[in-house]
Amino acid sequence: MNTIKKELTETLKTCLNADPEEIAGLLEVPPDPQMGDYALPCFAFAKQMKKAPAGIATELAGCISPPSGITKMRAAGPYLNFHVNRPELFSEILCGIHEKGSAWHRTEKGKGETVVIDYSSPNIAKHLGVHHLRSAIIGRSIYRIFEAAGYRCIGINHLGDWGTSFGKLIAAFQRYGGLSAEKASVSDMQNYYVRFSNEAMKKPELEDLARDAFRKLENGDPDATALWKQFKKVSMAEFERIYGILGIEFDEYMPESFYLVMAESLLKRLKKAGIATESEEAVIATLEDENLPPLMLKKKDGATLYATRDLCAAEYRWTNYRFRHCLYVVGGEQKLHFLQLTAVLKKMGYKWADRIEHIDFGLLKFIDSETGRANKGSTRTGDTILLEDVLKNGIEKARRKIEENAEKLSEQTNAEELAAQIGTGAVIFSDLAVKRTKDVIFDWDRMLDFQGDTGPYVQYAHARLSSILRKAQMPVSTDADCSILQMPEEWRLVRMLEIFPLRINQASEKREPSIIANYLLELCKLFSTYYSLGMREPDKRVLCEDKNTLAARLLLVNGIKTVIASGLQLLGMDAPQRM
RNA sequence: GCGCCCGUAGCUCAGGCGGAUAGAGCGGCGGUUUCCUAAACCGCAGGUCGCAGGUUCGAGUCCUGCCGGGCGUACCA
Repeated sequence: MNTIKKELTETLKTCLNADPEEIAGLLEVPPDPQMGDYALPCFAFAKQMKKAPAGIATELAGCISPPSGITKMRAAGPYLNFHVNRPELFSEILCGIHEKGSAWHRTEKGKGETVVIDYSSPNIAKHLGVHHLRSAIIGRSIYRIFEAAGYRCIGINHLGDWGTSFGKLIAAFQRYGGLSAEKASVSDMQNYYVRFSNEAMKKPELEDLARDAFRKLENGDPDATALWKQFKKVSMAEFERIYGILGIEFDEYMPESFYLVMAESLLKRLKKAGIATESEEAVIATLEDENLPPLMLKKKDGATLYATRDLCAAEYRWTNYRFRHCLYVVGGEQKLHFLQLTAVLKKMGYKWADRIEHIDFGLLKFIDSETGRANKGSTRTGDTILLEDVLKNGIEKARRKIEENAEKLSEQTNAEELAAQIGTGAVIFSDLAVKRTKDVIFDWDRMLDFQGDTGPYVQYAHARLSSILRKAQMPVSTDADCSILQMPEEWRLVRMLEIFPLRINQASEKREPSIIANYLLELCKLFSTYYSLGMREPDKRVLCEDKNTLAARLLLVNGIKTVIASGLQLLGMDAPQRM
């Protein structure tokens, strides 16, 4: 919080029966700057004081002697409006950003606390499709938002490398032969899996083969294990290549298979505690008292399920990290699974069970070209759209645009790198700009759009800001006289910068990257408008004649640029210097 | 059937904890480039905030019911 707001809060406290934090939370920004710069709505006090809000506002105006940062105070209906000493606020914010740089927005809210974030977590032996994008992108952004809030973050890729489907795949390789596992690509694995599944629909006995193969795998059979290791190796190489394009990283890869050794002891404990029981030859945890369907923990063929491994993983994470939050960035269709998971953990007596949180997101849907309806899963043809293809298309489109603009860019620009930054930026932003829980209909044009409310729009603003600082014949300095900044657009901009930390706070509380994305759009829009004023009126340019004005505007430009770069970092996007 | 998510302009979406006049982008129409990057800017057109009740000084926002769409609902993850 800035000094002026803090002083104002303290002053208000002298006349109000409320604690400073509450008052600060109440303070808002009036819709029109003419009304004032801060407003105290008095509705909240009406009940406790048994007076009309408008009366309270007037009364307060008489009671308070405003601090030095406030130049004017006026009751306007139920609001008490304040005008601040603008140069003072300009200076505090812009100098703060210049001095602290990319650390300006960081807080210590989560100091000493750990948050575990499980994201991406794809299954091996399958290509990454576009539908795998959301978990990775949202998870990484939430990671960075919590990091900015001062938490220690642990990003985990809970790799799906275990489960009955690998029994099918092993059986397929053994049945069809002809292709050695060493040479098999991820596509081959997918094809084998599909072929086997299709055949099994006609010949149910193949299911037994698959079950046998999986049992062998669970028992450590060397042949099955060798195949499985190969699947994993090839898959990992592909995953890492694509994570590389997106710049996605993890602190740990913790595959499901890792937890296998813990499963038996878990089941034993659950049975002993009466939480798990045998039913129809399987082991389940009934959750009737929680109003939930039972959770299956062991199939009648003896195989464990992902719920079993998830329970082990949760215990493991707790013993290792003592997390404040353990976030699972997983699609909303798995809501029930996580409700059951936390219900079982609660039954086990774990107080930390309510720290487990399912960060759900909407489904990626595809338009069926025949019916015109949006459906889950792949396109009608059965081919999933590969994440890598989406990224490559975005990068290619950016490359073409860069070539068109070649004369604008210097030789120092690495076109290949820039195309990657913009192409992936467009894809990432299009995913993060919308609230998590909304379903998304896949659309090439929208995902790869570079105009309007898009990632490249934000990056472009950053490039323009960078360009100004490059061309200025003087360094940014906190000695600038901010009282020269008189344009309403400049004021709006600094007010927008002021709320960046608040938005991060909101974004972390709601686990919602779209709050950052939309904030950046608002900020960039204000900047673009401001910038364009200089087209016809040279004295409105940042790089103007008057040296004092130039100095003050450079400080402002520096602030905007720094905040945009920080915001992009929170979303996992690059901030190009030129484009 | 039950549970969860979504419903705001033709399309895609924003709308701090209920508060001052519901905002963007795309698409449509009309403008802006001897000028700090036109991946930009400005203007016009476009709204029964799914429907109906309720809570109150005040509801897009909270509560209840309904409608529409999606997802899930014991041997997949």
